[in-house]
Amino acid sequence: MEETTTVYQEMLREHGIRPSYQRVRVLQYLHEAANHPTAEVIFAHIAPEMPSLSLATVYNTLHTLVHSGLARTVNLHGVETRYDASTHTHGHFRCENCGTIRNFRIDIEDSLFDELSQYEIRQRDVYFSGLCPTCRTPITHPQTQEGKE
Amino acid sequence: MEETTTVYQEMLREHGIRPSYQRVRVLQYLHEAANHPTAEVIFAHIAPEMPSLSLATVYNTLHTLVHSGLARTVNLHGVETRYDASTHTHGHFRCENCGTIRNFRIDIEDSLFDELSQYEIRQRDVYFSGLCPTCRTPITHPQTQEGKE
DNA sequence: TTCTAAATTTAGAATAGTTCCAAGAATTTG
DNA sequence: CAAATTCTTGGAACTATTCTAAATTTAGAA
Repeated sequence: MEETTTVYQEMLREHGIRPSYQRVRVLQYLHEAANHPTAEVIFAHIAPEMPSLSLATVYNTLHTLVHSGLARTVNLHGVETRYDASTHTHGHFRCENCGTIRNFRIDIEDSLFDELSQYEIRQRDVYFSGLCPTCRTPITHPQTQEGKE
Repeated sequence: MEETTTVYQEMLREHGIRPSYQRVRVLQYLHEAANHPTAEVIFAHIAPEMPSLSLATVYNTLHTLVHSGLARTVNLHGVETRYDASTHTHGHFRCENCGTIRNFRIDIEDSLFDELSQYEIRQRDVYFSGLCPTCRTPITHPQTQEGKE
């Protein structure tokens, strides 16, 4: 436990961020829970260990992480912002039925976008949505409902 | 004027939507203003012609349009949702500096995403961001400020 | 045309996610 | 250790959107 924490402390230091307990725990949760959590979810999970934690701190920390490149935002649905510790370029697929979000590999060369040759592309967000394999064939109905509108 | 309106009435009818005055005007504005407006912006522009218009109606209409495939949402920034009358697949580039949004052509074959072979992809959203040609070379400073954080 | 039922619009209240703010706590610097 | 800076906290404030219930409009039948 101690050791793993140190990894995140290091990460933060390397990016010039003071590794406060709160920040370490947020970053750690973001890495261990690969489910693209919202700020609320992160708060709910780590708050028990640190009773004085404020939701504002979680937001502050997430902003700091995003600015430093230690995390990225995922805006798949128009509603709440989600966060992802995978900083390399990849796509996000969201199932319309169960709401699950899945990362997928994506290698698109810039040459494909000749229209943007004069632009400086700093970030690429690729969001697909539709049906995941489970929800595609509705034999059983394992829908988590979360993604209903 | 009369004639153009009829085009949108037809569009709505073809999609099984009753072409009320409000709906026609929203759809028309969405087509004529190619700047990915927000619901508020649409409201602000067409409200003068129809004093009783409610913002809720604009939202209702936009939902109807999106559900029927006559419009799409654009979620580039985590904040407000924008709307686009271009329904074919294309990318959106947002300048971090001036906030301008630009559509760009994009043809990516599904074969690129072998990981998603079992998935049913219904919608593709490709959002890039960075600097537009104007903001890239800061000789003059034509920043609209809108995109600052 | 008048009546009726269904669809649409409306205004304002309610909600949800996020940001702001001012005060207090912790940490670093001199 | 004192001072300055940085970070955290709780709650208020804000903003985009949705909800709700009432009013209006519409299409079609009588």
